[in-house]
Amino acid sequence: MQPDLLSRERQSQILARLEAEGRVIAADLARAFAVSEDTVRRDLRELAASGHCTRVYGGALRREAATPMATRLREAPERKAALAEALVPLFRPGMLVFLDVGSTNLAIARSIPKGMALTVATHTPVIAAMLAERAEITLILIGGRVSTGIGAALGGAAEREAARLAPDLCVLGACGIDAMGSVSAQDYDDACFKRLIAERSASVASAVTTDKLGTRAPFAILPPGGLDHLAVEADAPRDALAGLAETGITLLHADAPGEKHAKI
Amino acid sequence: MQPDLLSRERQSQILARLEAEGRVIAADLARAFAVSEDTVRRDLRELAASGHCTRVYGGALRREAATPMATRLREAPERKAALAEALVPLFRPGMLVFLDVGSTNLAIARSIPKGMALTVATHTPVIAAMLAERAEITLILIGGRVSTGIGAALGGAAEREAARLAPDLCVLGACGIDAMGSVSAQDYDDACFKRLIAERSASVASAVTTDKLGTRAPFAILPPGGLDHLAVEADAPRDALAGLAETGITLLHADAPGEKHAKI
DNA sequence: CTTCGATATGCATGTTCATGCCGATTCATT
DNA sequence: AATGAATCGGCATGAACATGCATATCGAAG
Repeated sequence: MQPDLLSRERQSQILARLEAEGRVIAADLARAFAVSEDTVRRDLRELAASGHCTRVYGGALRREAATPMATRLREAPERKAALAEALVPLFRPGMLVFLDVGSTNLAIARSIPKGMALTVATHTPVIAAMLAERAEITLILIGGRVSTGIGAALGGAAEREAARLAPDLCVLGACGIDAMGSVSAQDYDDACFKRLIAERSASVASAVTTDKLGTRAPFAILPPGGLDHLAVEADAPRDALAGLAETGITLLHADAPGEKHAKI
Repeated sequence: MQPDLLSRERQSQILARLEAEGRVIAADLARAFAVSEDTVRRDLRELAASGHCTRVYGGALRREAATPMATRLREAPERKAALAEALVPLFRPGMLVFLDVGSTNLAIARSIPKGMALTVATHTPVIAAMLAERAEITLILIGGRVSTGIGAALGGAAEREAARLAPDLCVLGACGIDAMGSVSAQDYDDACFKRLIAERSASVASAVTTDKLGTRAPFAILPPGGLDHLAVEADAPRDALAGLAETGITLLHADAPGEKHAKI
């Protein structure tokens, strides 16, 4: 069936406005197009689902091509902190741990217990900057061209450097993990790097927020069973975890983010 | 003024202010955005929870890492910002600029004009983390073992990587510059790295606060005449500069910093 | 022409969210 | 120690929201 021309037209005009002004307000759009706010909200929902904008309370904001980590960081800090705590038991003094890029991994870096003598390697400047404060941590920085969209050193140079490491533990920043337990990423170079470092690691862990469970991104990183440990949130649905358990993953359940301490 | 900003936008603008000025005051923000101070405090609380700023009584401060370097930056932020501005004219679009470690160099990175398309290389995670947010800047990260005391990648691995660069401009973080214009550093590895990258650069610049003028540190970096440009403060004593001028250095005089007292 | 299915839209519902206000507490300054 | 401002926690309110359902529109098949 033919798509309704009017609604398509409206959505493209919303996008045009978004492009021009950087933001739109649902109530304004409803008035401008003489439709109900519900319709506008539906439009915004579709546009957001297809990645054309970011929905916020009251309207929508233009989707920046490269979502800076500063923005991603703002999303669910307490959930990420809780997830991070769940991974702490995997750290043992003396280990070489690779921390992949990702806002959850920054939270993980933050939650490394004070005084634990780890060697940490990372290609993510923000994580390195945070860990450089910790005198007890030996920090290995992986260099290369820093991808603006991802926020970490990627590409040939970074991979050549990373190829010299054999980490005891690699903490992947996951973009998606499907029902079978295969891990995938949105960005090609990022996926290549993740694959490389995961293969070189004795053990691979990750932590995912519930919304990433059961999703799959374009570029595969690990096949089912490739992940040794996975931290999930307290509210993760059981049926999504059932398939994972069969692959031999050790599941680490985070506490509900309400109670625990929030340290800076 | 009506509070017609979406909350997400308001938080972004607060972050922008924080980035630009280094601190914000809750009461000012409440007036600027026409919301109650409670709302501003809530915003600051969220931003602080996600690690974007440090809350203080009365407002918030830009989050500086607790590295020795960032600690030093806190000592005279206005002076360093003024010094940084003095070096801006050296930057031209398309250049490859190496930013050495140092608190003043972080201020310099911050003062690179918005929209200027530079390629910046650095071995300093804090600087890299700051520049990774700038889409127009191509960022090259030099990896290696991060020295805790210095806050940058140093040693063999870092030097081998840096040896592949031929920067148009190198901005050295100086530890001391004596009356003849020879530059020196406190740390051996740091001095080695500085020497290497300076020799590979077409042009070498530095910025020093007045207290470093006429001092000498244990490890030599550059002989007299090795420095092409030097930014000095407005209150730098003339007699200290007299000897420098003879070596052929181009002196860049910073404006006097505003006389505001850092109240927070 | 009628009927069907698909889509778009509006309305009613219960829920979630952002905000402002209030009282109690903490903090910096005297 | 005393004081006033800043802060925190809870609460109330209205706006924005998601969801389910009913209606309207339109093209295609009968």
